[in-house]
Amino acid sequence: MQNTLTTEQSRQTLKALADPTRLDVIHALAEGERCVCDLTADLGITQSRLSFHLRVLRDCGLLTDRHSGRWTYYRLQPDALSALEDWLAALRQHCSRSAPLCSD
Amino acid sequence: MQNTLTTEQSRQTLKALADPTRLDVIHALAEGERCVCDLTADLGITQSRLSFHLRVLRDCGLLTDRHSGRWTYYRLQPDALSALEDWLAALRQHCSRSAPLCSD
DNA sequence: ACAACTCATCAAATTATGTTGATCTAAACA
DNA sequence: TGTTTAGATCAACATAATTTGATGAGTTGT
Repeated sequence: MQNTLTTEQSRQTLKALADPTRLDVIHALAEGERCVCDLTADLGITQSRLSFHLRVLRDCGLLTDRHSGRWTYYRLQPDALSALEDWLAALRQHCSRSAPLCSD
Repeated sequence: MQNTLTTEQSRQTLKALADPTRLDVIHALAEGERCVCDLTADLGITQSRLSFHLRVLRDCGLLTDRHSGRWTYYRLQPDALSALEDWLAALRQHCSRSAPLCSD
């Protein structure tokens, strides 16, 4: 609610969500946080590839991480999704005041 | 409301919205439909470049077009935004059942 | 028929993203 | 200390998206 995304932030989040591997990551985290090695096993992709996508998701705020011992746990940040929903809703409202068609 | 997007459709729409030029197009159409030549002038970009982006936006359902004489008018399809909002909301709900943190 | 105009499409060049395999740092543990 | 493990980062390569300039198809008006 509080959270107003800039256009640039929204674009980054949209882009982050538009990738199939990253959507897989999000689904894999739906149950709760997981460490990178478990995610690597779950998704069956290489570690550096996963690390790349985790960074994209973290950079746009969709994930946060937590370090414990030698593990890094990633978890979802549903607020980031809410913020994007709000941004989208505002865009739609902005668009819905569409004027009548051009007369020709 | 009726409209349930597949993951693939949602991805295409997210990708379409993640581009600055295409957001400019959307804003330029907020007041109502416009022909391509007017949009070209408004946005100050080349015609073939605009045509490319219009196609991306039309292909994912965000725009529709209408032909009249030698002009083509494009207009927004706010339903496509609503559908994406619904998809996002469902994703968020799916994610919000996050379990407690891993105990370590 | 011819010329001017609107717009889509195409191929080539450019730029951005994603993937791979190797290397690096830090933590844990013998 | 030396070794193993987890994870990030880097450079090289591969792929996908965007831009440009040229061409083509349909429309209008002469």
